[in-house]
Amino acid sequence: MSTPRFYVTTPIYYVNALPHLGTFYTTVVADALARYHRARGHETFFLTGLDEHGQKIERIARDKGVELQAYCDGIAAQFEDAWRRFGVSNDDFVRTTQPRHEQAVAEMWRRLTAAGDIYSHEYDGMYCVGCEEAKTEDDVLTENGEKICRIHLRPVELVKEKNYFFRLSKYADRLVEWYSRTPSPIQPESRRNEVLSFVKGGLRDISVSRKVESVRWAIPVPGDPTQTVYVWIDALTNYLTVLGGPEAVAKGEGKAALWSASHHLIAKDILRFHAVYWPAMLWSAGLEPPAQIFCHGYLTVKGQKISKSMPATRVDPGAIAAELGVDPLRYFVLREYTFGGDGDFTYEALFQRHESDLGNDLGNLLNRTISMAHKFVGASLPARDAAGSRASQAFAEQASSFLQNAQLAWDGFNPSGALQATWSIVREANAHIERTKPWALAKDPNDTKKRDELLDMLAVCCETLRWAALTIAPAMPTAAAEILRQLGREVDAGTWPERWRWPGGTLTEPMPVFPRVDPERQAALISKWVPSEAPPVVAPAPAAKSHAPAKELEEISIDDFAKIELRAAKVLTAERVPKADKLLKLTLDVGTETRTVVSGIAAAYAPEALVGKTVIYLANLKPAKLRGVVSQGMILAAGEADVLGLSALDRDVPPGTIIR
RNA sequence: CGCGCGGUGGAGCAGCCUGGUAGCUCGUCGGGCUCAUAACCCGAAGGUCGUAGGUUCAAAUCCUGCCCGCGCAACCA
Repeated sequence: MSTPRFYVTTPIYYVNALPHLGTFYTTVVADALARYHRARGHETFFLTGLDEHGQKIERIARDKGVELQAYCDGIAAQFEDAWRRFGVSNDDFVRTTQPRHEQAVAEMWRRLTAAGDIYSHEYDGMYCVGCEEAKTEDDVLTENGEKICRIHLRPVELVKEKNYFFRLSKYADRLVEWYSRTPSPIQPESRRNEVLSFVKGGLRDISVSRKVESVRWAIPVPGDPTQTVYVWIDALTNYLTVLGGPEAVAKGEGKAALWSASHHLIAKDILRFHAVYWPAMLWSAGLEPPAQIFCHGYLTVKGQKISKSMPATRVDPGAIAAELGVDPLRYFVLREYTFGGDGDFTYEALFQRHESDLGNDLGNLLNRTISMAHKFVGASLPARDAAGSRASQAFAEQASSFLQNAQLAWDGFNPSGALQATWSIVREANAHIERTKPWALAKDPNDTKKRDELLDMLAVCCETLRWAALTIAPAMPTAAAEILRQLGREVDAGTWPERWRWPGGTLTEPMPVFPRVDPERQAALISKWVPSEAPPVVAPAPAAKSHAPAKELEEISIDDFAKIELRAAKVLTAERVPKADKLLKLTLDVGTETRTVVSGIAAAYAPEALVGKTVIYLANLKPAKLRGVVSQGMILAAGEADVLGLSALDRDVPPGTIIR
């Protein structure tokens, strides 16, 4: 029988941000699965990496005045360092700027071309002189049939644009057939239905290249120096790169054979690319689709989506791990959320899990077991079979069903279920101690029968703990090792339990593996971790942002400032704009006349609350049309993506007053 | 009629695909124990499974309508 294989991947993360709660979650799940399969003796490969190409990176590096590759190298080093600290055991780290990846992508391109699935297509593209960039439909507004650049609000030029396209449409039937396989290659089921209805709605060919002038920081299209490979082929191919590229995977020898056991872990934002584009591209290249795509939801923080402009939602796994330890945090995200769905993160739940599951149940079982051994029979606990007593036999049976549950859960991408299974036996062991009453048995040290019963119970507990350690090791490798160390069973580390029989060991001095955190300290830590909820009007210090490198501030002259005409304006009326959640249509008294201004503040302000307020108004802004309403100027508000507060004057001044 | 997800004892969730005693953790109340990280164990209370219909011998589970949350998309001058 050949060794089972298991190949698991995370998405490659974009280098415009550092690891955060979301990426931590996906990566830790992948890591736990990989560790589980390694322990089972499977040929395992775990991949994570970075997507380093694209216009956005070019812009960030330019704004920071850093050389492109140097910028990527810097972020890459931080990612690798973070993953080491979080105990992530990836076997490879792929970066799209690596030569091996560029080769793999070029190979992929040639294969798609050879299959006749890449064609060049000329169409009327749009170009904004102001941006010096090509525009897509998403980048422009349409006004009186004319396309207008959303940034510069000026008509775009129509230019002949040539791109390469991939014949995605050709693979629709094959995709539908693929989705209907059992077990479904797209997990969970609801996600399969989602992509199925998308594909049934009709597929259009996708553009897979860009003009080199618009995206320079990318892999060149083989044989056409005027074009670069666009994100799809570039990013998705990473999964093949580390196996030796498409050619090697096609042959399927050695490491490349892992492809048949490939599992992509993704979040729902990139489902379509993985479940639709990727299999089609693989077929075109003469390769098999991935074995399975497992899509999970988003984590919210206290019910709010994680957002740059909401400091309270910026959960920093590194800061938590620094205080609580990496393993408790890993345990929490793996246990708390059913993999696949959405989840909500709260610090309170984190501490609750830490105290009750880790401290009270598991940690305390270890602690009381070892203490009893020392106190009642000595540190050395010889090997012992389950045949010792009826109670321990019954325990052995429960243990085997628990192990089966844990295995089923890990095999089924259900870390939460697997951990639950372990806890069921841990709780059982705590109850077993209560039933056996070892403290009573120990009162007659010369009664051999009682002593035997005592040894039996201790063996049951130690074996439970040994099994618990081995089955939680995928989630908590460090804590598992520490439990084994205290049991004198370091030798078992990295294996998977098979036979229920305490193999004997010399117990160390008891030492809490998960020390309690008292409520005061919990509160202190939470307030330390939660970025201060400063009054929203006060701009948060840019330095505190971990998600995006701060832009260098460009200095302007007083003359530049003079171009900006700010005035006080009084809000006369305010109403919602139909079919737009965020927009309010305001009528302003600006002294000489009334003006209509559309503002994206509906989420933060009720229309009634604004009437009568005096606000600061940018008077000489070029009018623009938003959701069909012409906006003449804008009012100033605080906040980046979401509006946090409105500019207002601290005393009433007549409308039209100049602000300088 | 843009797309999607969810509504299960006080809280957070599982169960739903493959109908048939509603399960888990926390919390609450009562009791027990003392080996242990003021931990552990036992027992109890507490649920119209959002709502109205339908299918069925039988519905949390399948179907339809509606209500309420949420996410994506659009919108943020």
